[in-house]
Amino acid sequence: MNKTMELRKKKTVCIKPSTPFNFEGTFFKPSHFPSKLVVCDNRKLYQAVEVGNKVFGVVISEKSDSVHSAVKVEIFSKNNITEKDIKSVESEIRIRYNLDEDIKEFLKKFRSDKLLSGPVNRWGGMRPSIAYSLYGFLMVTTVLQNATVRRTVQMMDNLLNEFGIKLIFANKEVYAVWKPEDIEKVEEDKLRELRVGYRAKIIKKISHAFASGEISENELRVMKDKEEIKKRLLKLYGVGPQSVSYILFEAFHFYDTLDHLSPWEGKIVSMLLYNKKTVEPKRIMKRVEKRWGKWKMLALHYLFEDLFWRRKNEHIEWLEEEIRD
DNA sequence: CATCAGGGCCCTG
DNA sequence: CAGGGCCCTGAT
Repeated sequence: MNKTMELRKKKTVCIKPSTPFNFEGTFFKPSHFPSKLVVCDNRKLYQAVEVGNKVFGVVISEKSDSVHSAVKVEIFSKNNITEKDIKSVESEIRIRYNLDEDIKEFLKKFRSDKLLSGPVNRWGGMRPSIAYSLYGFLMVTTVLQNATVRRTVQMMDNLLNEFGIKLIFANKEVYAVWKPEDIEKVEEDKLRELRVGYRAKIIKKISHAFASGEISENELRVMKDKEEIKKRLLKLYGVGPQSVSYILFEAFHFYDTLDHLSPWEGKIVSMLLYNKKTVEPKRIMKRVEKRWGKWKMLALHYLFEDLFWRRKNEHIEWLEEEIRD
């Protein structure tokens, strides 16, 4: 069942993001969950990019002279890579990693904010981003449901081993997510054998929605109305407020997306804002709204990512208690 | 050994 | 709108 592809053809393209730009903060998100979909090694990122019905492997790295920071993308494919392929891979990466956004106003406005000045200094130019397609992201949010990180990883691995496409390029192995049509008709019991539990039904239904064209990422991308996108996403079986808020922020880049705080996020924000673990979400939300307004989720993102980066180097006692894996 | 909650969501009343 | 149930696992 497992498909493997060796990608031997290669082309390189260089992308100039809008400024200011922070490579590390944009491409490496320590708060995102680890999987075989994205491999990081030595300041390079390896992943699959699906466009149309083609699958490419890419190696993303920073290419900087002393003034400008640019993004180098090495594209790998089984077949010859055309100019059109290069364009579409570049465009896909620009969108997923939010490389054309202008967040100067945010950075300027809050560079002296007591809580944000540190993160803005260290990470100014970092963008909210997501490595996956919308469909891939939905598969991730599905396995995140009601599970610890460890179990989430296990479920994702099981699914990828059975249905994913193993890509071999640049001396690395990463997986591409299966296509919706490859999985929508699989027996529910077969999915359950992969220990995904009740999520089997969700995976099938979401896959059907994509395979049938009921929902399409490109259609949503050109819609600028957040509420409309939200409505369409919520129609999907197994997609609720939590998944939608992740998606609206990370995949569609709406910086004011904060309709509710999940418990684990609530505890962390509570600690950052009040230095107390148990402030009620309602109060936190009000304070966040007042302080950062339409930038509130982006502000929280800067705080979170900064915190998770710090966690890599120093032990933060109260944080360890909140993160289980 | 049993019980429980976990980085939600659906469904019912 | 509140609350039970859902799959499965590791923690207790």
